[in-house]
Amino acid sequence: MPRNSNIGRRRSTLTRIEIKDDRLITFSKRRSGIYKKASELIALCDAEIGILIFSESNKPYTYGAPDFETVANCYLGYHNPPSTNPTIDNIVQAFKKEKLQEMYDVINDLSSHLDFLIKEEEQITKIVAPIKDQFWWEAPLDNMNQQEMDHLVELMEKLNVKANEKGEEIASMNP
Amino acid sequence: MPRNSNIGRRRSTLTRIEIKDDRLITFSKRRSGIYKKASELIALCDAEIGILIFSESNKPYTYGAPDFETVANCYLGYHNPPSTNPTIDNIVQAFKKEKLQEMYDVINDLSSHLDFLIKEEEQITKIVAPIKDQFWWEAPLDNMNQQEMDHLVELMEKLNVKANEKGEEIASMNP
DNA sequence: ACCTATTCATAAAT
DNA sequence: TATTTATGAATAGGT
Repeated sequence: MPRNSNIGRRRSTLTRIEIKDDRLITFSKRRSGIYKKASELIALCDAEIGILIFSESNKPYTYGAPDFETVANCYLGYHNPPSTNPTIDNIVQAFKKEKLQEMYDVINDLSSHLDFLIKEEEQITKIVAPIKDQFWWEAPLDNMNQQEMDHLVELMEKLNVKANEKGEEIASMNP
Repeated sequence: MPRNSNIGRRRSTLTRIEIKDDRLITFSKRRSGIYKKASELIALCDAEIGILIFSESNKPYTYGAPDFETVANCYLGYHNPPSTNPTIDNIVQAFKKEKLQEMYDVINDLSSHLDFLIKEEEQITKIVAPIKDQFWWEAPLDNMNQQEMDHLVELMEKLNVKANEKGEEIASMNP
């Protein structure tokens, strides 16, 4: 039953809450509040939202509704990119759904994958960056310095060995 | 001066607003409201927030405070990944800052880059997926089917030709 | 966790 | 499109 002694809402300053316990409680309450606002925007206005929050201790919190996949698909529908290369497009199509799901998993669980993704991206972007309108195996490779080149050749040699080994193995299984 | 005839706030149902004009107005107002809530959470609780919203017409809106770079850096500091390969790490380091900036640009301007990023990712992930704990050029390649393999070999051959051409060219420049 | 006085957000009107 | 205001909702401080 109601009592009469609660002081109730009072904050007006928008400065940092210095008392840590209060700050953490407020973080938790307001984070929930923002999620609720997000869900209402979705329900009322046909919107899609993804939210990423880091607490003061850098713990990540995400909100996606219905989920990040929907948000990303929404984007893809919006952008509707033209296909630049039909050959690669066929391959891309075969993996798109699966790959997208991986990306969403990554987004929804940043803690476990982002650094690895960055490393992958660094490898591929280094090759691709100068020729964004082509595909990377058509790269002129003109912007690489020797050290980069040496490294790339080394990588390619290693992979090529692996690839050929595997190719022969598969070939022998499919006469 | 105040008049007495405004009806004021009344919504309680959380169902879609069917009247389009009302829906768009509410979207705009509530989007601003969420941004404000986000900025308050940041000011009060030392948090960082990134928000991505799609309107019903799939127009993307982003909020990042101070900006997405800060949010991402916050994450990177949190995860603090162990180095698994010192050789690659040197190369990675050289490009990390630049690459990160690219990623932030991508995040902050999803409209222009996400699809391309996905295509890159599809290429690299196809190779990397089975061996996330190794690096891709050390891949056993055991999980590829023949079609995948054929394509990979083809790519590698093309790139290898390019790489060797470039390698020779550089070598001739550095006797 | 729950409670409520109070401030804040906003739906409808202008 | 910006402003107003009555009212519904969120929440700060207390229990």
